[in-house]
Amino acid sequence: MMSSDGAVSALAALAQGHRLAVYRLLVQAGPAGLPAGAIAEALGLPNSSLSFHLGQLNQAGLVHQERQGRSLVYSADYGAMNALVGYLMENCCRGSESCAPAGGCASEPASA
Amino acid sequence: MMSSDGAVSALAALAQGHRLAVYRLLVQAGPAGLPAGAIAEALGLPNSSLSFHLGQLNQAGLVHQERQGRSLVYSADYGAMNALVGYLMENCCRGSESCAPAGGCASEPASA
DNA sequence: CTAATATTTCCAGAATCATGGAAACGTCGG
DNA sequence: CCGACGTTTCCATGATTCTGGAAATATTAG
Repeated sequence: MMSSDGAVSALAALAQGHRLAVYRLLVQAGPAGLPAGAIAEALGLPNSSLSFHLGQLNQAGLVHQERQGRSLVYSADYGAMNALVGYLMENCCRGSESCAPAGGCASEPASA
Repeated sequence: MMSSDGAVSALAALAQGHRLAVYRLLVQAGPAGLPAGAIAEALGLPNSSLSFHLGQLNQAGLVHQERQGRSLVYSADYGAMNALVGYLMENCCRGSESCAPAGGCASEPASA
């Protein structure tokens, strides 16, 4: 269940050019995700800047963080996006025809 | 076709508590929309503040503005939301199974 | 034309956010 | 233990955003 504050956090996290690029990159990378270094190189961002933005996305619940050896691997949380869109479109048009809840990607391919 | 800047504008427009509330109200109001005054009353916002936020939503293309007599009636643009979600999920998981483009609400009930 | 209604624009102060270099932190190999 | 690697935290500066009262701008009625 998405709260207003949660939705604002998620939207604010995406409402920034670099973070939007990071998120889209992770969406396209799929469940395996990408290590921070690969993201920094792909987007040409300084490490400190990227770390700040990844932190924002993580705190908003849009991405997950997992350590693999020396690397921190980030991956998109598709379920969070689906919840966000569901919140935005909640009770769309007071439930009239041609208003269906949006479904994006499978929430979690293998785990939980 | 949604650009990165357009997506950032739309997300930034929604990434604010009052504006998110306004937008959801308009989504639920349906294509008929609501006059600014009704929105101000429903959300308890000062006129100048609401006008500022409506301007942001309008400039981001998320809502339409139409004069009806003395009132300015605002309505949600469902097509813009669909385009935004499409942009966010573009090429999701590199096109593997269980990744479908999200469809939200009908774009435009009667006009254009 | 004047008054009343509906909404926007103007403005300045307060609060929040983004940036990137340098230093600190966890992790691995020898 | 030590050096190298990958990433985060710290910090100050500059830029952007939000707020709401008062004045200005449309629109309609008499």
